[in-house]
Amino acid sequence: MAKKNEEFVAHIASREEDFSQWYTDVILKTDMVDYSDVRGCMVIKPYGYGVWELIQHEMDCRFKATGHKNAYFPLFIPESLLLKEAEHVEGFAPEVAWVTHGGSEKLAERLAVRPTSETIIGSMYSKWIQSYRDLPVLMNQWANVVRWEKSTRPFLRTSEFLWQEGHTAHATFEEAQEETMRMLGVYREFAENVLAIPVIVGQKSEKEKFAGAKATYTMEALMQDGKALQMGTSHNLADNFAKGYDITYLSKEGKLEYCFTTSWGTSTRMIGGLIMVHGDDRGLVLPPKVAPAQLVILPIAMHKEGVLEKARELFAELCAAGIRVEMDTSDQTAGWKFNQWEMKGVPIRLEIGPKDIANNQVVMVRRDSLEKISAPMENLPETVKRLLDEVQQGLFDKALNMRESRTMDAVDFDQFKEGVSNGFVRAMWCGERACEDSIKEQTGATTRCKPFDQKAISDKCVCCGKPAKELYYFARAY
RNA sequence: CGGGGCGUAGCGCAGCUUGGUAGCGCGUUUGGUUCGGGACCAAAAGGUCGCAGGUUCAAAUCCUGUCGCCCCGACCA
Repeated sequence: MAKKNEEFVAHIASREEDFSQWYTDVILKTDMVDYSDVRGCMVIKPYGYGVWELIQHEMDCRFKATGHKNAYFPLFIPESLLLKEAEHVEGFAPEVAWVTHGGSEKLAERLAVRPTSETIIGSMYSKWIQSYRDLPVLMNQWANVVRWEKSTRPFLRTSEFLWQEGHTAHATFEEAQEETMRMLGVYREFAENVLAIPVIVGQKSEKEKFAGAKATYTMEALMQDGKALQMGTSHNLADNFAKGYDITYLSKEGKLEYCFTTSWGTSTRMIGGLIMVHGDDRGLVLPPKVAPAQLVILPIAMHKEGVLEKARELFAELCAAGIRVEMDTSDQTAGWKFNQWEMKGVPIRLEIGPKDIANNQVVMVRRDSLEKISAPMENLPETVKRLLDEVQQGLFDKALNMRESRTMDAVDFDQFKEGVSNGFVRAMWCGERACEDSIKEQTGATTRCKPFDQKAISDKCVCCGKPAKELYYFARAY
């Protein structure tokens, strides 16, 4: 007799009871990652990397469409180069890893393992940019970076992580600002349409902004445990780095001017976000657009005549239609496979057995709703594509719903405290660092961003009661 | 960096208090019966007990150090 599904589910911690444990169980048991022996560094296994590859592909298409080209810059940054932008160095110094030896020789100048590449890219831009005709420079790099964090969690904060960092140079502040906002828009569209994660976009406070930036903009998502996750940032660096790295051009008028630069980045952290936004007690739930397998075919009673043949036929037909399909012909019972593939988050499961063949139909089950659907074998690829779109949209709607139900306005501190224990809080803030620090100390919540769609819900700061004009999002964050 | 927990077969764990032949469940392999929500029988393989020192006739077990992981806090572009 088959084990009850409830018993199986108990193998993964309940996400209501212990979200952290649930998260760890899911990523390990679905074969996304493994822990390595290197402090704070994870191994991304093929299933997890498959998600990353799809993210890369979708983002690259968007970067190309906005005129950017990919390039690659060195992993090592000479110390002297890193030191040229003071605020930047101060922000990153505590978490830089250093190379001090080459072979057995001690290096004359130690090398930083890049924590981000503004410095080395800035030094190259300085060589490449001479004239207004060379502008704008629009590049992106897919790379790994290292930040020696004090505490780490797979995907969310690791010592080494994979990311994309865009770096652009422009003639004017306004152009740089336009680029900064354009790429934030690309991120937002990507998060919502590809990852099915609704995000709040806005500007970071002075305290939370990137070291060395004039302004940092962010997209923030809410996880199912009510904590916020920064999913991507876009920085207007103004002429700060241009001055540090001597990035200048000769204008039409023949004057030597500093460039205005931007940078923007997203990382493998987004995968952690995906998991924490969409997952349920049965494991992962992947949006079809980033699911390494969009549909898994499970032949039922494989030994019966014709089953495997028919399953292979469907497999070929769906593959040919451009759907990412897996077929599980392993020697396991059907129930075991159902649970296994559910845990892995495959959007659609397709069952094909003797009864279906007799009826010229298949049975499909949606991962998001667990709804069982019988469908004729004719035009199966079209049916599947429609279903995948529905799942994609369904996940976004569900996530939006979750976020809305965990977002509230607060006009006094009691409301505020209650709100941040549950999710996002919108509140007025005077803008003083003292209030920001006090809120962090008392509630654990930080400013997430000043949203672009502002409204005055009160005229007083939620913390100190002094006049306040700006609405901010607050939350406890990863 | 502070407080707590952990490290024993691929995975999950017991054994440690009180030192004396390395254990259990799941998985794996082989054969057979099964197959629409985690099947069953039989046989088999699999381990320098995280690492390094120390105490001892003898260490998974006691002591010291170290590395890594988890939770909480601090820190965190």
